[in-house]
Amino acid sequence: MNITFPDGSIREFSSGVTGMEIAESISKSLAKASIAIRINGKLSDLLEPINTDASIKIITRKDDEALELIRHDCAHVMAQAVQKLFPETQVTIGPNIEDGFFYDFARTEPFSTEDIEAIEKEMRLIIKRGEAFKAEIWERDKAITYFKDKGETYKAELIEDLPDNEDIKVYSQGDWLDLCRGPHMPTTGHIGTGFKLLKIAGAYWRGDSSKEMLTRIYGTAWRDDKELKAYLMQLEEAEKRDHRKLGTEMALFHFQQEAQGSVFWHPRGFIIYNQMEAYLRRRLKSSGYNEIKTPQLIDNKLWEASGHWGKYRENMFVVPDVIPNTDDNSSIISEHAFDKLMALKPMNCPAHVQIFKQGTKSYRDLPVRFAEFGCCHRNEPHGALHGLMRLRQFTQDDAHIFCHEDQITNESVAFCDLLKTIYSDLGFNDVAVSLSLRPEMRVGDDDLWDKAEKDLRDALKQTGLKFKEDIGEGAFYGPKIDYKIRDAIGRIWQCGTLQLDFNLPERLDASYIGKDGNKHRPVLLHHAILGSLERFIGVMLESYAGKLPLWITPVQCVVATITSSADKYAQQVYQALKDSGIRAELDIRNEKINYKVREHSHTKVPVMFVVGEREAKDSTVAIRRLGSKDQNIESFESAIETLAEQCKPPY
RNA sequence: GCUGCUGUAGCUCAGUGGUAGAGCGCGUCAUUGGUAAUGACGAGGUCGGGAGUUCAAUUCUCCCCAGCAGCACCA
Repeated sequence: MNITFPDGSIREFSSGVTGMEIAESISKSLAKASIAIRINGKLSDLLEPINTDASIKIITRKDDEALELIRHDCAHVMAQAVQKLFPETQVTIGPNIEDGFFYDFARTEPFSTEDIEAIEKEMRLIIKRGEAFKAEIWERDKAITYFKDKGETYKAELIEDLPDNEDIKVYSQGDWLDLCRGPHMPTTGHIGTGFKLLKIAGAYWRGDSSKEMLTRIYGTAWRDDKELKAYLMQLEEAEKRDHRKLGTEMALFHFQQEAQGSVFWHPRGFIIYNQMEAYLRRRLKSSGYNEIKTPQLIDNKLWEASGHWGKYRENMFVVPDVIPNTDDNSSIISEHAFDKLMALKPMNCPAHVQIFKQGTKSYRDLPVRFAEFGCCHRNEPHGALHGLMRLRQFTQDDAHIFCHEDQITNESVAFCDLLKTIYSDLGFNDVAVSLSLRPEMRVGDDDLWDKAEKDLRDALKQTGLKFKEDIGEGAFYGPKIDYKIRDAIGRIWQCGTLQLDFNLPERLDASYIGKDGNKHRPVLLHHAILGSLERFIGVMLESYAGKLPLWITPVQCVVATITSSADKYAQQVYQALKDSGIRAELDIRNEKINYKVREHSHTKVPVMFVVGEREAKDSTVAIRRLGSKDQNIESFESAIETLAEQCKPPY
């Protein structure tokens, strides 16, 4: 039997040889270092017998796969520890995730923080014992009976649902065992000490909110303590740039319970907001969009016609169209309140169609491009709210293109280019793009979908954007392209989107007169680039750790005095800054320069002009940039000129 | 919405069955200084809301609200 090694060399072994034996045949040290084996590309146990010719790769701790194995073994050890300490607990599933693992347990009592510490301690004991992982294939019925007898109903359910052709594999470590596909490292001792349990949370059985809630324990695991420490440090760093924290520190915005899910923008924060909006407005205008503004509160009839009432109602704020009762002794709204309902708009599309529908449109008018900074309200579940990232009131940079089918590709290419330009202006060049294709439930015939999907795919190819395709993820009304950005804490945020819609023009009866003199349905392209202005600002804050690009930053320059004798000169410099269009502030407080520098550094002011008697005498400023220890002395005119240039928006 | 944790001064947090404390911030005064905290003094709290247990509740119990983490959701 021939075994092919990664370097291409081939050696003969007798049938049934294991990875461990192969490793031993090479060197003792390799055997010691090896933790798993790839057999014909498939990651397997070192003790897995190899019965036919195969190409193999011995995996050691240094390989990328090691983390995967360490984490998964760690999950098993955690489950063992939990059942040792809390025998009444059922185990369910425990997969790897990015940077770690979790395991879901079923028990009546939740785990406490102290429990977690105890579990971790127990895990270290198990690892110290270095028990061997042993795989066995069980009869399906035996496995089901075994787990049912043990009271492990979740495991039994999992086995029952495994496909018939799949082996039921069970791994044991010491006196504990678990259903598992594997592979595992040779012993629990191979996990090492670089792991930590992080948090407890609830999670639904099989990810289904109608099923029972289990207790999930999250952990992280690394090759060694050093890697673990680095990861924990990184978590701490990410926490520091949480946009909610920065928002308070930089005096940008706040939230309060009377308006949960909506932002109170403070003066400084609203400068950011306005800069972003103004920039986008310029970009959209020169790309041929006409800006519009549509109503917040719209009669239910339109939402019924658009289909939102049927498909989106649970996310809408519904308002009765009655005058509230002013008599304190009776109910605030009358029994007729529900005769006529209105709703705050959760989306702008139906309103845009209304504007399109005014008057008669000719094919010559197409494409019609509308853009709106549309303020939307969505009745999000309380648990979903998250700072600026998930709000109940937010502003979409929403646009709709009404066009002919032949214009879809061109319009899509133009959009992709615009989006790329804007993202790049804002400092995001790493964008994950996905093309979502037809779902099972859909409107429109297959020919139309074929064409629509091809149009979007062609557009993406033309713009050279890398993308993946998600089958079945499209909206019921058409395929879509999603653009996602990763924030500092590693969360992925969907920002931009381009959606083809065959449905809404039909539902709302939008039409244009074609060359043939007959009415035709336009195709509707929905799109957003930032998605939500608020969310994008949140992503920006985290991504830049608060140190926003100069043109967006609320206070671009602070003029700070060293002594009060420079006050008059500082006033002049400050005035000159303002005259140059720079957002400046003057700090002539009776404080030491150390104090002023520290304070403005904390609020992330990018540039300080420090002036004392020397500068006043020479008409200079001492320029101090955020994060730099150095200072440059420069004449104040040229300093302002340079700064004004640097403060210019990218467009 | 579900599970868990948390809620004390503007902010960050300590603390207790006998109605509260620190640091920062804020105010006043002194200080005029050279690039990430000058000093002193002072003001500031119905301890998230409601109910219960108790002679007495910020502390214990229950309910509600909000925040946080995760899950579910996210046209």
